[in-house]
Amino acid sequence: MPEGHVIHRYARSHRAALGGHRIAASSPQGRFAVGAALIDGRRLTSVDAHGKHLFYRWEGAETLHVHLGLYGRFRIHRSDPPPPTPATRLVLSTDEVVVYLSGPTICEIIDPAAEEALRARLGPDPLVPKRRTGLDPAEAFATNLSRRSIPIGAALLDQRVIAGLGNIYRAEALFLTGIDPHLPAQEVDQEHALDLWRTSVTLLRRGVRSGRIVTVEPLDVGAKRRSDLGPTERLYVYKRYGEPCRRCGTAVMRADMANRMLWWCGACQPAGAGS
DNA sequence: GCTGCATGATGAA
DNA sequence: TCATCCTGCAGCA
Repeated sequence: MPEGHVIHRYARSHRAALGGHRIAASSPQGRFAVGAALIDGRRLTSVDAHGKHLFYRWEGAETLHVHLGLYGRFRIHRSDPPPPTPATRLVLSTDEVVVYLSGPTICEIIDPAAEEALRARLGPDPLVPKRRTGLDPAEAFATNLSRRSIPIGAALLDQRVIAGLGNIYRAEALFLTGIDPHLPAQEVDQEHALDLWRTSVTLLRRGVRSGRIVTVEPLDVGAKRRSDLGPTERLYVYKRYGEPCRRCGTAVMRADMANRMLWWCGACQPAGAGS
């Protein structure tokens, strides 16, 4: 279930478990055997994430770049690890911890130029602190929007515009900011663009903290605390086609946008809202 | 047990 | 716009 918050959680947990250690690396599946050999026995110096991309740096080797795509996942075992399945692309282990990676879209060793090119085409990540990026990320996001004629609902999935949002966050962020998903990105006004950025920061940070995506304000479902919400109460519109909007009761709408299904409330996000 | 879908992204047509 | 990569699992029989 990898949207940006999951990737940053992996970065944090791998940094804590593997950082500073010499790592044994292998590829039971075989597809990454050559790459694993390049980092096998090296010391891992840092792990960081940008959007949905993970970067692992080593002493004496180039960077390991991982992108989970839709299916990829890590499993971490601190004791009695089960043997890796034949599909395990990569194993990273110390004496105490074993990390298994399966199903990634990308698992590769990249040189500094390739990494630079990759990072250059990623938009600002709401989870990356401002000081590390130089220019103000909220402004960069607003500028990116102003240069796109595609609907805002498509722009939020474009990782060059903003890095880290996936299909759930796009639907929920647009609902929370009351923006019509069909509005061309360049027509989103400054106020709504900044609101979208701030909302993304809030939602993603909460996701990193809790490990799951919860966007609902507790009062909207008659609960006291966010942690009390049941599994079917955590989102406003995602996958809720035809069900009543939690704010106004209007049936939630649904349409394909940018190859992915999008849900929204036609009353809380009326045509043209956000401009 | 089987089918089809999924929180992603790319490359061909 | 579509097909494809690749894995896990919900939903159904």
